[in-house]
Amino acid sequence: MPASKVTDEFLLEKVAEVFRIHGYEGASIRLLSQATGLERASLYHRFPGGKEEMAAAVVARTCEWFGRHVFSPLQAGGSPEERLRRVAANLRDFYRRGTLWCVLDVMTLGGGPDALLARVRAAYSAWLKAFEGIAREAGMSASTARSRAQQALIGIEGSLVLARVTGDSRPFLRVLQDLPALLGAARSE
Amino acid sequence: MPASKVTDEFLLEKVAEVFRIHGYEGASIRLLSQATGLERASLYHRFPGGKEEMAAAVVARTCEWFGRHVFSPLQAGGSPEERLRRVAANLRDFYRRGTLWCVLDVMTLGGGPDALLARVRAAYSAWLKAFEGIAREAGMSASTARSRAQQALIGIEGSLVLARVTGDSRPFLRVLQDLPALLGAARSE
DNA sequence: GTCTATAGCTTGATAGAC
DNA sequence: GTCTATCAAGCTATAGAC
Repeated sequence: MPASKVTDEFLLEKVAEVFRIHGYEGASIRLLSQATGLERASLYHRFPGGKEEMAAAVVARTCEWFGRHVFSPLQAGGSPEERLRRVAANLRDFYRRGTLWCVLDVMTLGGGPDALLARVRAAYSAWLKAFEGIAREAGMSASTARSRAQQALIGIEGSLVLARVTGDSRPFLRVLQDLPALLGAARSE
Repeated sequence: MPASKVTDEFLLEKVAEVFRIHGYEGASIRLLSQATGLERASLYHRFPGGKEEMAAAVVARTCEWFGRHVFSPLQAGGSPEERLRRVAANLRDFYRRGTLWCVLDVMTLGGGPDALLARVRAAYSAWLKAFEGIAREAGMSASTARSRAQQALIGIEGSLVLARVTGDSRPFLRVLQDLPALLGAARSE
């Protein structure tokens, strides 16, 4: 096959960036073209399904990242708290210390295709389940584990919203710091 | 002045609804026209500043609501916990038990005018400060009060995101239920 | 695989009749 | 105060040269 002007990885990175900032509806093909350095028609060559396929690819890429940097480490060796510290560090890098917004959050506003919402919904479910699993492993009851997992996700998403609006990302860093204790240490509920 | 086809209140209500669902960029004039029942040109008559003025009006209306149903009750009579219970009930109604999304969250994606972001930023600051104030009054240290206020906002925004994506609004209701204890009772940090 | 050119529709916004 | 009609610019998407 002929040489590509930009690698798949670079392309997806830039596309994700635009979706993350503008949401599905706000991410126009022109904006995506400018961000990637590819003309609009070339973008359609790489993503024949157009905007919807680009968004799907971004979600798939995010899911893949979570598999490798969240779900896998949670099932690796070491104590639950050790594993959670590693995951927290990964999440901190992924969201660039709170300066990036959550693409899964931002893509689910109205106006997007239903299939996209379904994919994101599934991703959140998997995330929640992974957090729940580690909490169970740390010795919590089923209901406590579920509640803590929700708390963890709420903390991450909420602090990212706060960071976006107020410009202060310290609460996000604190949420991550508290993650090992929240999910990895069975305390009184 | 001649009779209006729709009242200011109805108009703002419908406009807010569209912005809440689609964000600033996704809320098109046509969509706003359909939602309000007014033709596009009539919308420009009511809001000469166009889309930007509509969004500003929505934010102003939200701020007004917060003044009346959050800030005021927090400074009214009764113990901090009693006041917080009242505020939590108001917030539960405002977000329709977690089925509505936060317009302040949704409007701050990229693509919106800077002035809008500034207004929302100010609104969040006021909200944070109000929560901080009641926590101080409940006997917490300055730093604890600030941290708890952030936690409260994170919980509300995060659980609304979770409700939007997963469709489960129970975590939101639980966050509100925990609000009086979080901000109104000085415990060990 | 990328490009220029273009199609057809939607966008935000305005002019002017009633 | 609301409407129909209209504008230029933007949109998603496609056709076809290189």
